[in-house]
Amino acid sequence: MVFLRQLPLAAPEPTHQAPFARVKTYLKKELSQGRWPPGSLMPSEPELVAQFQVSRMTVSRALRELQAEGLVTRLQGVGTFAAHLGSVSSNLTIHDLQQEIAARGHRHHAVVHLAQQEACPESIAQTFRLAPGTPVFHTLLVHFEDGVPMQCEDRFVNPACAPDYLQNDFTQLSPTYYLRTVAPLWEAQYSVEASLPTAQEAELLSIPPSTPCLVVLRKTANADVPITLARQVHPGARYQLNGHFKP
Amino acid sequence: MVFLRQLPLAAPEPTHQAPFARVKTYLKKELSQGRWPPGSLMPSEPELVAQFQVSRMTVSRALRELQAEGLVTRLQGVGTFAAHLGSVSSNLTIHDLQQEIAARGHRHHAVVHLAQQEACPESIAQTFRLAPGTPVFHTLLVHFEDGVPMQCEDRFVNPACAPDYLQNDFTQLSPTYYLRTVAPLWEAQYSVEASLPTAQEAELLSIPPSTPCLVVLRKTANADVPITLARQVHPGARYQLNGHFKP
DNA sequence: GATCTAGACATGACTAGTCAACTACAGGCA
DNA sequence: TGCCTGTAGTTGACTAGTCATGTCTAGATC
Repeated sequence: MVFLRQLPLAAPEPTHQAPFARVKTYLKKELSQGRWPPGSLMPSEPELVAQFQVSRMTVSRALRELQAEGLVTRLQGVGTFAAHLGSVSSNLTIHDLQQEIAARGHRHHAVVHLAQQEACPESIAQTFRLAPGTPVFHTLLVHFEDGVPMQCEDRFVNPACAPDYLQNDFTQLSPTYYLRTVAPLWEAQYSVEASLPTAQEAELLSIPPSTPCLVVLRKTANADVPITLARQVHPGARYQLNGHFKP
Repeated sequence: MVFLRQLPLAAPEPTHQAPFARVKTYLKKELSQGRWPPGSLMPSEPELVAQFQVSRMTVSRALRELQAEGLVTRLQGVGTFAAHLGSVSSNLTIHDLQQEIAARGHRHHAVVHLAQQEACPESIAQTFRLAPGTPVFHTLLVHFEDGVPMQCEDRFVNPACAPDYLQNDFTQLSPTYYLRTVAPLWEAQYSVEASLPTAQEAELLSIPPSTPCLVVLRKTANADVPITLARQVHPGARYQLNGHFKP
């Protein structure tokens, strides 16, 4: 009995994959070899059913997942087409800095330079769609990795979404982490650019004002209610965004 | 007859969505309201079957898609759990610059400063896993948007994957576009950082050498065969990476 | 008390068939 | 010629059930 349980470990043949996966890998392989040029008609569901001797649900699932991955385009009543891969977007992962530091096995701490309620400046009011002068929370933190300043985070928070925001101890708990507990799902817009730090940022990060920095602007909303607007400045030499894309 | 066809246009009730979509939106909504804290057990498939009066396949599809979106974690034999959203990655889209310029309705052209075969430098050989000295293709282009230099692209290409690479007219056809026709599916690794341009890059981009630049390093492979290694340098003030994340 | 085992329960995958919605095309009709 | 219509082909969604696989636990056994 016991050794029977071990058999699958001895022979976990990768060839023995689920039928829907077999269809998927077949189509992926043929697509990667250019069998169906972008935009051309691919085999219909009934054809694949006949070819693989599986039910249409199985073929349908394989094709639906390929569509979700952006590899094919499907049109009801017409057919399945090889996708134009021109607009395939790449996944660039932006992790929470604190978690990233922890993943490297390093020590994180933060210094709070500002944590207060203030009247909403004109520029923020626009993107928040609030009246200028409305009270908002404003924090200015510097995050350190093993004592080295890695990020200067200037953040405005909508009090309506996180009334207890200022009560947090940001030296331990990152704003991102807290905000996630308040609104677990959100919609975010990012922009990443290279620019010089402001004089204040350069001082807080202990870098010369001429150091190029990676600036991430992040605007977060939950069901059309703006939550937070953050400007995160990283010294260029000390930080990288890493991404990976696999079709 | 005709007006019957128009009826759906008159009442395209969003409430009348497919059953699997109803289950999905229900779970999404409850998740966004924190009904199931991250890591906690969510309703099982049979429970949702009873609640929505649909078949298990339908519930299963809804949950599988939520899992693909990273909103839930499923464990065979155990159950479905609300995901820890800590490591959710954001979608930062990196478009092909040429297409991006076209999308803005602007004019693109490129200047070729280098397009030759040369012996593989030591540094490239490592990431390409080729012997140093093996011939590789090397191109150095500058892309312009309405006459303004936007990107300096230094690229090495594996001749085994694209023997005709150097025959292309890169002033019209971007290397990315051509490489896609050669190997339509690929795997890519990116890294984005801010740094100063080299003296040559500064000159090619007509910017002072002290201008912070956004540097994208991209390594592309097709089924473990390295295809290309590119360094794309953008003047910080003229370029932004934009991303959008929606769970 | 430690170990084994059977059952309960959960997800994973699939089948065979149905109904619906949509598109394209050929053939009929004015 | 131009318009209408029916039909074939395609995807979209679903049902009700089956079998497989994995986890956990309560109870039996040693």
